[in-house]
Amino acid sequence: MAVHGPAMTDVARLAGVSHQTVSRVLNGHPNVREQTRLRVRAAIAELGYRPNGAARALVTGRSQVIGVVAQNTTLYGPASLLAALEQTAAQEGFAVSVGSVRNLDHSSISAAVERHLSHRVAGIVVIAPVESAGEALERLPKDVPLVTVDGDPNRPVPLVTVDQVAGARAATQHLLDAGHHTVWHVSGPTDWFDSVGRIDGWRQALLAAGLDPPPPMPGDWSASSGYRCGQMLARMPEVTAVFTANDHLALGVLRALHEFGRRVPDEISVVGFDDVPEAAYFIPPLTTVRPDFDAVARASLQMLLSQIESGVSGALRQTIAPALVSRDSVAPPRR
Amino acid sequence: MAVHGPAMTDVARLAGVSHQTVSRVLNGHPNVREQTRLRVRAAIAELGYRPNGAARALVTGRSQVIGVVAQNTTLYGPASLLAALEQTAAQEGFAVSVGSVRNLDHSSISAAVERHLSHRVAGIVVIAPVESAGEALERLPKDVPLVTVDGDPNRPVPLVTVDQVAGARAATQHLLDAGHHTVWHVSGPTDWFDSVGRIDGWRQALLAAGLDPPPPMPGDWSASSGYRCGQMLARMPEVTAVFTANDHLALGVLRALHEFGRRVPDEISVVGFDDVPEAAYFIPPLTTVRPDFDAVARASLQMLLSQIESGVSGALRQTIAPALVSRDSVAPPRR
DNA sequence: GGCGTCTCTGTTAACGCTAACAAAAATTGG
DNA sequence: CCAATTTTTGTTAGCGTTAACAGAGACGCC
Repeated sequence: MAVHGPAMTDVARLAGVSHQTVSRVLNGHPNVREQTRLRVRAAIAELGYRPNGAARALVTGRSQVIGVVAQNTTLYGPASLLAALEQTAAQEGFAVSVGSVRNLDHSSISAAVERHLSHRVAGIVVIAPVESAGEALERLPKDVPLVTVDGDPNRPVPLVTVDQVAGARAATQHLLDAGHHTVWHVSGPTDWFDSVGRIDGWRQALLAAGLDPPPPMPGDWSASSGYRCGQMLARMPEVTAVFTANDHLALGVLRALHEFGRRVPDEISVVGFDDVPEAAYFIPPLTTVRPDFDAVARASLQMLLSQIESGVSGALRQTIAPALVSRDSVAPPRR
Repeated sequence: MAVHGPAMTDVARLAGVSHQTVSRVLNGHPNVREQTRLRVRAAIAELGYRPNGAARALVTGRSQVIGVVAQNTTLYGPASLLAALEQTAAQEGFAVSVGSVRNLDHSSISAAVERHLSHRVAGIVVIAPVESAGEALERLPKDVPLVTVDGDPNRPVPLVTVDQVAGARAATQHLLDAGHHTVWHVSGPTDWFDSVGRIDGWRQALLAAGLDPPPPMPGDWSASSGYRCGQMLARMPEVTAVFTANDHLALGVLRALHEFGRRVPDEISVVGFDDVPEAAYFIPPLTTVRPDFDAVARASLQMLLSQIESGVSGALRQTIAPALVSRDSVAPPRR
C-alpha cells in the first residue's frame, strides 16, 4: 500500500525535459513551445501523474483548500450553506475542509481555526451565528483571509449574511396585509444573530403599522420547541397570526394548533422562515421566507477569493435579500 | 498578508535545542528529557508556533486529512452522516475534506477522488448509494485506504451500511402485527441501494407472512413525490397500511391523505424511515425507522483507520441495525 | 557579421518537516 | 572508577514542488 505515484521528475525524464518545464506546463506558464507542451502532457497521461498538493502548498505557502468552521451541519440552513459553499469552491478549483465544532464558544472556534491554519488553508469561512463566536474572531491572526457568514453585523470582520430583518419584515407585513390586527412571533434562540434579526424585522413591521409588539416566544429552532409554543398560542383566542423564526418551529406550531382543533389558516395564519423542501407539504402548505443560500455561498467565496488574491482584508459586508414564498397557511382573520 | 509564522527552527533556537528535538516533542517521541520537553513547549507557546501540515504531509507521504465524496449533502441522511464523520474524525485528529459531487457517475466520482488524492489524503470515504458509483470505485487505485458507505453490497470493496433490509422488514412487520392484511410501499429512486434494500425488506416481510406484495410505487425521496403517490393511495379504498422509504415521502403521503379526508391512523397507517427530527411533529407523529448515523460514521472511520495503519485493505463489511421508533401513525385497520 | 533582445529551457536553492544515523551525555554494572 | 550500555540530543539528507536566475538558440537591426 501507499505506493507513491510518479513525481514531476519522472514525467520530466519520460518527456525528455527538465522538471521545471513540467511545472511550467502544469501552471499554464506561457513560454513553453507547443510541441514540448504536448510531449509533457503525453508523459503526464502515460504515467498517470498527479501533482503533489502538499509539496506545492509547502513551497507556495498555501494550499488550494478553504477551511469552513461550522457548528451543527444537520440543521437545514447550515447544511445548505455548506453544500453550496462546496459546489462554488469546487468550481474555483478549491477543496473545502470542514471543521465541525460542538459549541460556538471562544476556545472551540479558535481550535477549529488553528487546525485549519496548520494545514495552511488559503482562507477560512466561519459560519458564526452567535455572539461568542464573534469574540473569538476578533482575536484571530489578522493575516489570514477570513469571511464570516451570518455573523455579528456590528463587528469589523468581512461578513455575508441573509437579510434577516428584511425577511422577517416581509413575513410580518404579509400577515398584516392579510388583515390581521397583530402578529405573534416564535423566535429562535436569542443568542443567534439570525434570531435577533428576525425579531427585529418583525418588531419593525409592527411598529411601522403603529402596533405594539406582543412578547416574542423563545424557541430553539426545533419542531419540539415550536410545539410547546404552539400549545400556548392555541389557548389564546386573540391570536390570529404567527410568524415563526424557521419552518421547523412552524411545523411544531402547526401540530399543536391541529391538536387543539384550531384550524390553519381559517382561524390562525402561520408564516415560517427557510423554505425547507418539505414546507410545501406541511398541513397546510406553509407560507415562508426563502433565503438564497447559493447566493450567500457565492458572495462569501468571492469575498474570500478577492482577499486571497489581493492580500487586502477590507471589512466588507454583503447582505442577501430573501424572498417571500406564498402558500396556503395565510388567510384573512375571521371576524 | 500571509506573514508566515515561525517554523520549527525558530522554536528550536528559542529553546536552545535542535529542530529535531522540537519535532520529537511534537510527535510525542519518548526519549526526551522532561526538562527539555518543558522548555520546548514553552518556546512553542511563546512564539505561537503551529506545525506546518503541508511539510509534514510532504515528508511522510500523507496528511492528517480524510477525504469524503458525497453527492447531495442537503438530504437529511447524507448530512447527518457527514456531520457524524467530521465529529468522529476530529476526535482522531483528522480533518475532513469534502468533495461534493453533482452526479454519482463514473467520471464525477473519479474526479472527486483524484482531487483528494492529489492532496494526499490519508484515506477516502465514499458515500456511494447508487450503482454507477460502484463501477467507478472498482477502477480506483488499489493502494489508497477506502471505505464506502451505503454502497453496493455485492462489490469487493470495504463497506459500511445501514441494514436497510432489516429496517424495512421491521417497519412492515410492525404494520402486519397491527393487523393489516397487506402493506403498500412508496419507494425511493430504484437506482439507490438504500431503496433496493428497503424494497427487499418490505417484500421479505410480506412473503414471509404468505402475502403477495403489491407493486411498489416509486418516489424520489422528496415530499413532492410522496404527495403524488399519496394521491393515488388515497383513492384506493383497499389500502390500509403504507410503508414509505423515508420520512419526507411519508410527509407527502400524509398530506395527500389529509386532503382526501382519509384519516391517519384511523383509516390508513403510515410508517417512514430515517427519523428526521421533525417526524415526531408530523400530523400525526410518524412511526419510523431510525438508522444510527453515528454508529455508521464510527464504524467506517474505524475501518478506514485500520486500513491506514495496517496498510491492508480487507474487503470488510459492516452492517448497522436500525431501530423502529413507534409513534402515532399506526393503528389496527378498521373492520 | 556582430550585438542586443526575445523566447524557450535548464540549474540551483529553498519551503518546513521527519527519518536515519551519529555523537554526546547519563546511567549501570563489575 | 572505567567500560558497556542506554538515554538523550544533534546532524544530515531528502520529500516534490515553485521561484529566481542563468544559459542557449533564434531573430532582427544597424
